[in-house]
Amino acid sequence: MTQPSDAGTFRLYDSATREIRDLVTVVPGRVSIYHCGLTVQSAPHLGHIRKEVVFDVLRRWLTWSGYDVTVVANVTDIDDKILTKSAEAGVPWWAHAYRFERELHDAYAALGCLPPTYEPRATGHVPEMIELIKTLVERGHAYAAADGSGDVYFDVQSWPAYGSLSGQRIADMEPAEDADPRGKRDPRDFALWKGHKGGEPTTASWFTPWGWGRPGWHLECSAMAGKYLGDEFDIHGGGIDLRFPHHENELAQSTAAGQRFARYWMHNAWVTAAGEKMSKSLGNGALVSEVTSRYPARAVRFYLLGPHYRSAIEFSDESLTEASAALARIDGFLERASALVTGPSGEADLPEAFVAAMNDDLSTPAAVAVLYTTIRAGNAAVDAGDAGRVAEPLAQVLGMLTVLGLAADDPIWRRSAAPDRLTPVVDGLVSTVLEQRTAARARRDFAAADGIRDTLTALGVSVEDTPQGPRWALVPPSATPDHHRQQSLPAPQHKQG
RNA sequence: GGUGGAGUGGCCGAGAGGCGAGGCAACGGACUGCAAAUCCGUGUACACGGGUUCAAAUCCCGUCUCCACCUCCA
Repeated sequence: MTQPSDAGTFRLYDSATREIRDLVTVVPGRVSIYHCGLTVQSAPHLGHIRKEVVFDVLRRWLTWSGYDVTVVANVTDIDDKILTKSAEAGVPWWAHAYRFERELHDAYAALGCLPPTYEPRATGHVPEMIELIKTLVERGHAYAAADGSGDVYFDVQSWPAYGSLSGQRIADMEPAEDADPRGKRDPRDFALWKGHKGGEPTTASWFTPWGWGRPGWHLECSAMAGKYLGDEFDIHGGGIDLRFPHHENELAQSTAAGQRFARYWMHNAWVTAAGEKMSKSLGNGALVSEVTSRYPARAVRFYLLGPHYRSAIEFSDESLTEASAALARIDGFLERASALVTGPSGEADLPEAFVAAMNDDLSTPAAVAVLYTTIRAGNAAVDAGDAGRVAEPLAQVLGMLTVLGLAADDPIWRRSAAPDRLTPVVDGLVSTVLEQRTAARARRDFAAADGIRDTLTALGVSVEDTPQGPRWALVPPSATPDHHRQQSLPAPQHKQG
């Protein structure tokens, strides 16, 4: 394998400075990454999981490059919406949170994302949050609400750097009109801690020097990042919408408390539907569970890695179908190449262009282009029956797929390998039928042979004749049947939240 | 009002001053009994109007359209 020193320097776009910068880590040879996990209030959609896929590839790439990578992704398991929705559903807030935390984990695994090194829950870090608030109060950057609500606010005017991450000036910001300015010194001050309100479950409340209450969203991440990654860490990530206010606020809290915090900020773009951001409140989110029920999960991951992480991806069945077909082509090459190359394929250096692409701000589109180029060269060698020239591209393709988290034999894709009694039956039946077809072809009875092939095609089984005999496969899913199915359903009722 | 981002060939999607990333689709060819798969070949694209330059999709000015953030949001 190529050594890290040969792999070039990883460069990434830092959304704080708005420029591409060489990655220089706090500790040489190690990378620490914190990305904001989800608020577990409802089922994850494709937009949510894109972030997981992006950071999973980042992690795999840096690991391949020789770094010791630590990834922390929090779970926000207490917030306004969790309380509201659980109350509506008539279940305890923590039951609601656990349920969707499990769904989130299922979605991670379904799309081939390795679990974070640490995945702290907000509710498990109240003492750390209290300490952080104390520090901020002592330093004059936070204050308890004047109205006795139990809220504690960050004083944005006390921190001149506030707004630096998102490039905004406090004076130009639209203050939140609806938020009751009651205890605030400035309408733009944000809550570090939220005082307990009548009607909220007592279990969603913790005792602090400022009374009973619960964590403010922004504070959680500062507390957890500090606990697991220390005073300064390398990359802080999340969706672009978190840049303001969430990350701005995190940065203010942590730096005002005396930490150095993140060296680089990395934000991924949306998955859009009909040109608009997928969101729970718009009701236009394609749920991960729904999409993976219609397309192979690896194809969904491949689709999400097609565009660069800072570009929006438009959700469409056409693109997912295309990704499914593309993956079938990749797998087809692997299958034919593996059949030709005997013995262990060994490890090959990744193509230089692939390494360069990945080092260039995780340019998966360029990396995928190299993948295709390698496959084309490999296929040409397969056609020529030149096993000697097949071995290298085969190993390279396997290596690239591994880095992208798309290798079919990655254990992460094997989670539902329940023994299936039908599989050997189908294998046997298709093989038997194909033997009859081979016999028909041998006696030049092409009508019979083609009849068999047509029957299989109608059943969704494709047949390919190769020098080694017929190969068959299930036809990848097509968008068409689902369109028809969906159009036959009544128009969806849009629930405005 | 403030702050960002985007408009690329039939479609998706990179690139960001100079030889047309890549994929899908289409067409031609090779291969095949025919197909499929695969390989080879075929494209004079960069919202609009100006400007800078020997050279602009890429830089500058202006215009239009779209999206996002400033309130919970990956």
